[in-house]
Amino acid sequence: MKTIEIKGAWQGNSDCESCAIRSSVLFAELNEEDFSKIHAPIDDFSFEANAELYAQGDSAEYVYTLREGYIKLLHFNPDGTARIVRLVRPGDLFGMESLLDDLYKHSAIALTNIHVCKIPKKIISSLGDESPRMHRQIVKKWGEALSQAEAWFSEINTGRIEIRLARFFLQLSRQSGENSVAPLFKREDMGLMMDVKFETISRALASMAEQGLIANVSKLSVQIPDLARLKAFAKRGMD
Amino acid sequence: MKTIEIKGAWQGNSDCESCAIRSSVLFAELNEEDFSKIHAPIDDFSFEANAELYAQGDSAEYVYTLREGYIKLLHFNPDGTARIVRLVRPGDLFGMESLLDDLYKHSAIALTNIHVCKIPKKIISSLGDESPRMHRQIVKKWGEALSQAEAWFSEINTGRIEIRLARFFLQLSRQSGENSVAPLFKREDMGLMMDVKFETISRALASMAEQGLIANVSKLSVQIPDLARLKAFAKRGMD
DNA sequence: CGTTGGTTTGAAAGGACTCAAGAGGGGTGG
DNA sequence: CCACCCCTCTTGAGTCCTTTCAAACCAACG
Repeated sequence: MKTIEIKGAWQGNSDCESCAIRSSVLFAELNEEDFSKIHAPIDDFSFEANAELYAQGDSAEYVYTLREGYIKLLHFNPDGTARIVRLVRPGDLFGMESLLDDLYKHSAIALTNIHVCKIPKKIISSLGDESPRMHRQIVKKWGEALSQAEAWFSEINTGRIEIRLARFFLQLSRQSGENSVAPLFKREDMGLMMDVKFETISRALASMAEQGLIANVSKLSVQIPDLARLKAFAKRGMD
Repeated sequence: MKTIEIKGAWQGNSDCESCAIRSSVLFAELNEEDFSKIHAPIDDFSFEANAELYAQGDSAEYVYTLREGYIKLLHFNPDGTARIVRLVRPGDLFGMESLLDDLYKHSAIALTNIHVCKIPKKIISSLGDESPRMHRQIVKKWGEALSQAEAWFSEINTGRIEIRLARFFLQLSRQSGENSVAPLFKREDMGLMMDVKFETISRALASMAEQGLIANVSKLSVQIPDLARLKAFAKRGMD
């Protein structure tokens, strides 16, 4: 297990007030007055795939918003094994531990090339004291993170792998032209999400393709020819 | 799967200001002035084991604090299977979804006889607007819940079952007179926590007892003769 | 064109599941 | 107070799924 050191590229300060995805993120409920209270700079960074934004145990100074790409949150067990505890998607907030503790509780590693906003925690705490709107938004985001983690945990980790994979695809699928597409990640990573070895993921994908549940399996994505059929499969398996 | 209807017994209104476990729960940081703003009643309830406090999908009107006993939070998957996503322990807050959504995201069922405080959500929101301390405490509790859920997820669901059980015991063990003791729950429930069938739990317990890692396995608890040895086992397995 | 990192595939071994039967404990009614 | 029932836990044997260890494959890259 080697540590990869990749520096993020600084992309300039963010203009949060006119941010395109602002409505879905942390500052959604802020008004002009609130923005005027932001003094510390909020940086806009991009990282390459495999870059580690922070490691479990690092001193936590920033909260992040993911603008583009995917990030895995890795929790390391005492024995050195690890699990992916959350898959961060665009619009999600992560690293919120910084707001109440000094240490990150998990590592954050880019699965793809990403774009993030890096928000110093002191902005939040100072703003928070004056702006109930801000606090409300944080509580809300936090709650969403918890719900997502629980649902993820429950649905992606129960039953035979083919079923877990099916649910995984359903959660991540989006319309793309004619048909639905779901992203794939390194087999190793997918194994860490679902608690199986990467070979098992590979075999399950092959088997599902053979059954026609998915098509065009590549390194990065699958097509879903028939969403309804996959949904049925996710429920009952293939009787 | 049958639904059990057990009414909670009302134990009177809570006197939060002089609550014995107040320091560890929601109102920890409130001062006298804050308390004077609480008008709606906070009820003190007790429930028997197996009572369902609320069900996934129910309209969420209360936040709860667990004073005594254990509670399981169950997430139901679309296909009807379920997983225990969190084990609530004394001092923990649960049902926080009520603060931001209308529906509970999981069911809460008593594993033992319990004692809870039932806090109407409007108290929180009204208090929260005026008291940053309150908000801070909520954020903190929420963060703890998320961290706990992630750690739980990762450590209790990775590796061979005997190892999962070992980690489970280490998390829940407490000193009791001479030696350490960890609680056990119905094998079925333990299976839902660790994603195995109840027979597998039973077998794993037997095997661990045979290896001397645990002793005096009963329905409700195990003794841990040698914490250090169990800890070593949780890391490396039994080479 | 040989390396390299990641993916696929194969065969054998191991762990968990299923189905099934039996044991233990607590509660109820005779 | 004992017999009986029900619920839960334990244990066994065979099957199924996942892991392990290995080898082959593939695409990207220097």
